[in-house]
Amino acid sequence: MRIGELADKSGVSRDTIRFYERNGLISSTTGESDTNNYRNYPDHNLELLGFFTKARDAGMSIADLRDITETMNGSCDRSEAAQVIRNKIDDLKTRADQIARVVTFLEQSLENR
Amino acid sequence: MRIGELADKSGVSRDTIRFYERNGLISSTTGESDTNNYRNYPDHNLELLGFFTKARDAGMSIADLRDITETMNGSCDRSEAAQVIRNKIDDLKTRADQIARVVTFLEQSLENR
DNA sequence: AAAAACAATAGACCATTGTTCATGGTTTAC
DNA sequence: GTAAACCATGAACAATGGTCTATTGTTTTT
Repeated sequence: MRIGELADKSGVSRDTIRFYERNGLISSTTGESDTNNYRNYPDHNLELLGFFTKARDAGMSIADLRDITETMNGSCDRSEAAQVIRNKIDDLKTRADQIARVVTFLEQSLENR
Repeated sequence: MRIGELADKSGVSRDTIRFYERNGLISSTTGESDTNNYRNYPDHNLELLGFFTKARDAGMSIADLRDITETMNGSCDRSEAAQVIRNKIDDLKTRADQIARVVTFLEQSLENR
């Protein structure tokens, strides 16, 4: 599928898709036809972009996402990739704890007038 | 207390404190002496900066924090201020849910090899 | 074949959240 | 009283995460 279709289906703008690709989050196969150099995206990129969007909303950085996709695609061994993911999970949980503390604080500030 | 002391005690840099003040997050009383224009910070700013640091770590923006401090200091009625806080709490909870979903997704991706 | 729609690239631009720098005034310590 | 430490301001700079524009090339539609 071409970038416009991917943008429409994923809800991520063309510019942002190209930006993500420049930053190593997704990759396209070029050469659907030989005369153009239009990007061509296999279907699974749709799922991937959905994940990125959720992950960005959860506060993950582009660098975080690149780490994940690189270790998942990369030739490095599985246990190392798993460790990268586990570290990201820990980071997210830490952040969730932090949020919980701030929520508690704000709720208390509501109670105490 | 002057900015340097506040910076040391809070762990927030002088520059960041001045930046926060420019952006309406804290305010100083000027005129400890009349010959200088050094900022003077009442003690409660220490607690406030601690909250800001935690809140920023939780993903709240400067604008969010300004909303909170403004409604708390502002002359607007209490119920309105409480509503602002409740909205921020909801935003935080939404974000926590989002994090939980991403954690689940990543954990599943670990399980499925 | 001409117009409309789509794509590519490079580079400028924007907001956010600080940090650094240059300059100059004020306090404090020796 | 002089040096060191502190403070102020304004402006520039930086990283992040996009977004927009200009220009040009390719499809698709009519």
